[in-house]
Order: sequence, then C-alpha cells, then structure tokens
Amino acid sequence: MADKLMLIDGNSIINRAFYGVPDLTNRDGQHTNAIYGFLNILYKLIDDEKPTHILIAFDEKAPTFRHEKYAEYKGNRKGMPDELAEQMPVLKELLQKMQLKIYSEAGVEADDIIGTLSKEGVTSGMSVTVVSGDRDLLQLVNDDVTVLHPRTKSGKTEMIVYDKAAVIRDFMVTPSQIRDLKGLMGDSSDNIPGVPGIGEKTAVKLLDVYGTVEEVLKHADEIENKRAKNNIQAHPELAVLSKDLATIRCDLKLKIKPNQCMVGDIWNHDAFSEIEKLEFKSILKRFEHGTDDNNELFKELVVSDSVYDLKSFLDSFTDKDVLAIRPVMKEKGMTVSEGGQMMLFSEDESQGMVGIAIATSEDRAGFFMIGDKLGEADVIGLISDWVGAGHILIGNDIKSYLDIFPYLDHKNSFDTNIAAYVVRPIDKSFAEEDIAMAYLGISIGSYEGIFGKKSYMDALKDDRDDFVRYMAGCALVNAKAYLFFKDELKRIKSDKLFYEIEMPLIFVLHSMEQYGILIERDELKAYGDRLGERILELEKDIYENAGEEFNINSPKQLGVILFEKKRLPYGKKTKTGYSTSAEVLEKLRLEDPIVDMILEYRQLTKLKSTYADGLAAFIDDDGRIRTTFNQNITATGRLSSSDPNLQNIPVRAELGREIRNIFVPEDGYVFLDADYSQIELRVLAHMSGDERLIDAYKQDADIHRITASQVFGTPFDEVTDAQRRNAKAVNFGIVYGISGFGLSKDLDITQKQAKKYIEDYFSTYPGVHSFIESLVEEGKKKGYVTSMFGRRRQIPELKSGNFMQRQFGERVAMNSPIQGTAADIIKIAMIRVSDRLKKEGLRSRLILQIHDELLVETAVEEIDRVKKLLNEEMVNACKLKVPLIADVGQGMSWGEAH
DNA sequence: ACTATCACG
DNA sequence: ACGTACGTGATAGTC
Repeated sequence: MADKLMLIDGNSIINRAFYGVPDLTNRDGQHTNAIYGFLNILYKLIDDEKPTHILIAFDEKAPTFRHEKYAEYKGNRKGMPDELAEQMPVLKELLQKMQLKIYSEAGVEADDIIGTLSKEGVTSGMSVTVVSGDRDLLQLVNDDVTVLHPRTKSGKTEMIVYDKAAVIRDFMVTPSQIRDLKGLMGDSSDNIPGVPGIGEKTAVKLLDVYGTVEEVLKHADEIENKRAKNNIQAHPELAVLSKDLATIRCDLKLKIKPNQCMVGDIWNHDAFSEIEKLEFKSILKRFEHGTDDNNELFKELVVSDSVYDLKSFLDSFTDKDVLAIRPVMKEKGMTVSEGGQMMLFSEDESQGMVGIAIATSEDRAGFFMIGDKLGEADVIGLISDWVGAGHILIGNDIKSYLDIFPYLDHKNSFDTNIAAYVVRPIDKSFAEEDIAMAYLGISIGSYEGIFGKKSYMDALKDDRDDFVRYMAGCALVNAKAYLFFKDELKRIKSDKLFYEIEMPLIFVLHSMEQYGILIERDELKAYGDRLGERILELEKDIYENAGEEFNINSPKQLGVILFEKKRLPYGKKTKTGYSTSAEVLEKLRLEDPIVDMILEYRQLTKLKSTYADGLAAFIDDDGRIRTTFNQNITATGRLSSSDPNLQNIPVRAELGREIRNIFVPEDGYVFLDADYSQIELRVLAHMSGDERLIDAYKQDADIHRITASQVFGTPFDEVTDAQRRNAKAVNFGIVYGISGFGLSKDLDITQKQAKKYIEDYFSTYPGVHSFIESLVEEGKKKGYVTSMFGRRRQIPELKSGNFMQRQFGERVAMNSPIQGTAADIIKIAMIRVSDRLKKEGLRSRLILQIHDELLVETAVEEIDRVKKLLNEEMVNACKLKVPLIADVGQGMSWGEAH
C-alpha cells in the first residue's frame, strides 16, 4: 500500500474547534474546548483516512510575512482570544506526546509548509491529503493531492472532500486557477484586496477565457465588460499583488521531510496521562481499544425480519442482561393526503414502526424489520413479555415511543436522553450519538454525517447496512449508557431527581400531549378576521402619514421612515441599524402620531400571525390543539412547549387576552386553573433562610408591599404605588441575578439609584444577600450550582476570561437554583395531581403547564374533588419554611378560569 | 442561518 | 471602558 501523507493546517483546525465546541475547562480552570475539538477531528481523520504519515503545521506566534512592504494586507488579522491562546502550547505538547510531528518556523506560514511538503510528498511517491478550513489551500489539489475542508453542519463537523472535479464544481475554476481567482476577486477574510469591482462572477468568466491573471492583463483591452476592463487597466498591480499573496510557496527549504512524519503509537502512555490532565474522559476510553478501526462495535449483530429470530434473540438473554431498544418509526410528513383530505388508514401509515434495534450492554445487538414475517404487534408483545418479567426497558426519548409501548411506566423503563439531560442540562442534544461521544468514548457516527437529510425510510432503502448498524449502535449505546448513568446519577446525587421526578414526568407529559386542548375554531377565525380588518386600516393610515408605502414589518425600512425621513430622535442602535423596539417607540409616542399607529400595528400583526393564524394551523380534526412539552431544552429544569407553544398565549394586554377565551373545555367539563403565588420568591425565602423574608411570607399579605414597607421604612398601609412598583422590580431583580444596570433599565432610573435600592434591600434581608453570594461562590468553586432537589446546572461562563461572560455566569448562578427549584416543585405537583386523578378513577385530566400554573379539564361532577385535590397537591408538593400558596380558579374558558 | 421583535413565566 | 437583568418559542425580514 502506498504511503499516505496527511498535512494538517493546525491553526485553521484549532480555530474551528474553538468556535465549534462550547467552553470547557478542567479543574485547574484551564480552558480545553479547542483541544478537545481538535482531538476529535484528528481521531476522526485518522479513522477515516488512515494516513501513514502526519504533519501538523502551525503559524509562528508573531509571524513575519513574506511581503514585508505589504504587511498591512495580511498583518491586521485579529489576534486570537486569550481562551484560545492558552490552549495552543498545551495542544502542541500533547501532539508531541502522541508522537505526531508538528512544525512551525519563524517567518514561514503554515500554508507554505503544507505546500512544500505536499509537493515533496508527491515526488517521493506518496498520496497526500491536506486538511484546512482555508480555501487558499485548494490550489494544491491535483491527481495525487486532495484537500479536506471542514464544514459545520447543524453542530457537527463534516469534511468536504475536494479533488479536482469537486473544486471545479464548487468554484468553476481548476485548482491551479484558485490563486488567479483570488488575484482578481480578492478575499476579505484573508485581507487580499483583489481588483475593485470584480466579483466572483466576473473573475470566473475572465479566467474561463484567458486562463491566468497574466493573460487577463495582457489582453485587458479586449475585455468586453466595461467596468471590469476599466478597473483592471487602472489597477493591474493589485491583481499581480493579490495573486502573489494568494500563491502558496511549494519550494521552501524546511528542516523536515515527509518520510520523517511516520505515525507512531498515538495511544501511548505519555499521551494518556496528558489527556488525563485535561479530563477528557470520553477520549481516555479510546485508549482501551486504540483506533475504532480494529474495534468492532458489536460482538454479534443479528439482522432479521422474522418473528422467530426475534423470539430466540430475546430468549438468549438472562436476567443479568440489560435490554435497550431503538425503535424506528415511520416519520411524520409521509402521510398520504389528497386535496387536503386525509386518506383512510393514513393515521396507521404515518404512525407505525418500521423496525426495531435491540441490544444488550454485552455488545450483542439485533435489528428486526417489520413485514410479512414480523408484525408490529409481535414486537410489542415480545417486549411486553420481557418487561412483564420484571425487567427494565431502556430507550432514548421514551415519550416518543409511548404510542407503541403503552405499558411502559417509570418503574419499568429508563430514558437515557433524560438521564443525559439531568447530568448536563446545558447540552443541546442528548441522542444516542451524542451520549456515545460524550460519556462512553465510542462512536456510532452521526446520522446526518452518514445519511444526510434522508428520511428513515429512504436511508433504510438506500443504505440498508449502514442504517442497520447505526440503529443497532443506538440500541447498544442505550444499553451501555444505562449502566453509566445509573452510577453517575448517584455519584452526582441527582438520582432522586431522575427516578422520582423526571422519569415519572415523562408519562404525565405524554398524557397531556395526547389530550390536547379544545379550541373554538370559528371563534379563532373570527378573531383573526377582526384583527385583519383593523390591520388594513392601520396600514392605510401609516402609509398616508409616512407619505409612501413601505414594509412596516421591516425594522430596516421602518427605521428609515422614522429616523431619517421624519428625523425622530433615535434612542438605541442595534448592530444593523436603528432600534425600533417597543421600548424605543414608547418614548416617541408624543413626537409623531405615526408612532402609536405602528405600535398598534405591531401588536395586531403579532396576534394575527403568531396566534390567530399560527394556532389555526395546529387544530386537529377533533378541534383540539396538541403541543409538545419538551423536557430536555432548558438549562434550569423548566419545561418548554413548542409546535405550537402554548406557554406564551397572551394574557398581559386585554386584546391578546381574548384568545384565552377561545380555549374551552369539552362538553360536560369545566376548566380549573391553579397557579402558584410568587413561587420563586417563596423558594428564595426558604433557600436563603432569611428570617425577615420568611416572616414576611408568614403574614400572607401582598409581598411586594411588605418588601416596600420594610426596605423603605414606610408603614405598610402608607406604601405608595411607586414604592410598591419599585420593590416589585427589586424582587424580580433578585430572582434574575441582580444588577444595577438591569434594575435601572427596568425602572427607568439612574444606575446610582438602582444600586441604592439594591443595597437597601440587602441590608433589610441580609440572609438573602449572603445566600446569593454563596451561590456565586459555589458556582465558581464547583463549576455548577444545584436546586433543592439536586438539579445541576453547569456554568462554564464563570471561568471565562471575558468580563461580560463572567458577569452573566454570576447572574445565572443566582437565578438557576431558584428557577430550578420552582421547576422541580411544580413537576412534583404535576406528577401527584396526575397520579391522584388516575388512582381515584376520575375523568378530569391535566392538560397544560405554564411554569407556575396548571390547567385541568375537569368533569363537571368532579369539580369539588378536583379543586381540593389540585390545591392539596400543589401546596404540599414540598415543605418549605414559608407557606406555598396556590390559587384555583374555575371557568368555561381558560381566560375565565385564570 | 441570523437578527430583531415580542408573546409568556 | 465595557454593556447585561433569568428562562423560553414563533414570526418576518434579511443575508
């Protein structure tokens, strides 16, 4: 086999890694995210490309450029941030310990090192792979040299392979013409000027005709395009200079030769201990096996479409085996419909299971396809037998499987997705492929990387083997993840939170999603039409006032009208122009009548597009709207709601609030709506243990008024509205992680005044002060903070070198335990309410949660019982040092009950 | 894909 | 001097 040389542009790759991987630090506070990302890219390259030789080229720290007199062109690159700079020497040392060759030389750019070695490599008979995010390097491509270009696609890094054909495909020029292309069009990211007025299109056209910059200049007088001709004739030197800047040198005398770059044992002991210091657990695991290449994922992989094989596969398991699954569902969007009419059976066709992967932690897996010889019911039945025998079924995102496996409950199942969320809620995705990488040190590949945007059905059809391996890999990861998380949850003391709150909640949420909420379709339509009429009127008035028609919804165009044409004083500016936010417009109301019209227009279009029209699109055939409650999105432990979001239905303004009257109970039912009174402040009182605040809550009076009375030293009955408003804002501020600036903005007062309020608050409630300070301290020391029920939130921002980021981290440290505890409490209440409704055989059902509020669709004859039960379970969800209060309302619509 | 805006707790 | 209140999701416009 021919030798294969891989040349890596170290700076380019570590840069990508740094910006692509969220902030990580080890226990010494050393930032490690760029190194982590670099290693993962490196391992993947080694696994995929199997190079025999590797060299990683770096730019010298203070590069002197080859064109001293034009240094300003390349010399003004932004310096790298400190968080990245500190990782560079650590990475280089690690790479050396991995017995990989790195190279840099004063006055030499990494590009030129790579260019020279690629040429020398080819000369000595090697095939060469260059890895860089810099497009310049594409000029090196030829029959023996390919360039890999990393691209970030929905959070994952993929490599685009550039051979000659791919370069021509993407850039319309040959690899050797890349430098001519840059010579003409320039490259702003690399500070190559190019010829003014010549963009990509013109440059490609010219090169197509003349081939090189030199030829273009020679024939400049023949050029048809006037603009291009004039510019080239005016600035020929720019084209020559730019091409020179873009040209990679391949003829340097370097102190290293390709054959010295042989790959040694990258899994050696020195490398291991270095990685240990960096605390990359997932990478350490790889040392057990070396590369993935000689490490098969499965000891056994059964693929079958027969019920007998599934049976014997399941029979082969003992009580000691854990069983994990990865069902493959027909995806939504496949529903056959005609003319808007659902066809018969379309429901079944869109909901069914295509197959299921099953695995044990002992590296045995199977993929079973549903078809003539294996029915969905067989699978459901056999899994039911397993579960019925007292075993645990492990899956990832169990809520999405409950339609097929309705017999699952929190005692017979384990959700690896939710477990991973509980362990590290700040991550963005908890699918099997993410867990494999983050916790198990194995890789099953990424779905998108392997199959792109293909649906499951298409992937199964086109790449069956890969698909089966991927899904079986998922099941295997679930099995292994179970063993890992079982211990990990205990270790971090989040096991009760997981088993007693998050797992049971899955089933409550599923039931809420299934019930949905009834909405009066016709009323919603009428409401939307009403808005539409008024919007048309406003539109007309606004155009008339402005003296022209424009897109009112475009902040840009609106800014021009208000702040340029009308010369209204602009308040704030955003990155892109003037701010036209309601906050700014409010202050301009008296300046021009158009402002009020715009504010009303904004309000109405928002209501119409998001709510009237938006919700209408989600009404099912039975008139109900079914949201998705997301259990793994927020960093604090709250739920979120999407498709549609039913947690942000208007309530504050009267016009918007009307929408709530359109949400109604079905016949024979009423709505009971219960919301916690000031739950976050009560949690604060409890957690801080501040005696005065606790006493205040025991009085059961208006808390903001009490706060005002105590902070401002005014008798309770004499507190003014303004005082109460201020106290309320301070209370909110405390919960959000107080800052003088934030409070001053909210109350429209000076920062100095705001600071005074905060100081007064803290001297009134010293326990609160010391509590939130202790939270920040804990966050800094441990890297995370916790809620009362053991919910963690990591705060890497606290170790940031950036002041702003750190400041943010401090506010998060103060807020998360409070918001998180409140979230824990209402989750407990939801589980208990739902449990009791079920146990007591009631028909009433929980249908919505809005952070501190529960909506129950209540059977008329159960009203009194449910009212009592709701209040009991919410109030007693948790014992605090202050009373927990819930107010229950009743009504024939959500609006009326709230 | 990102930004601005605005709906909620 | 910097430039932030905490947590979300949907829409429209712009690139």
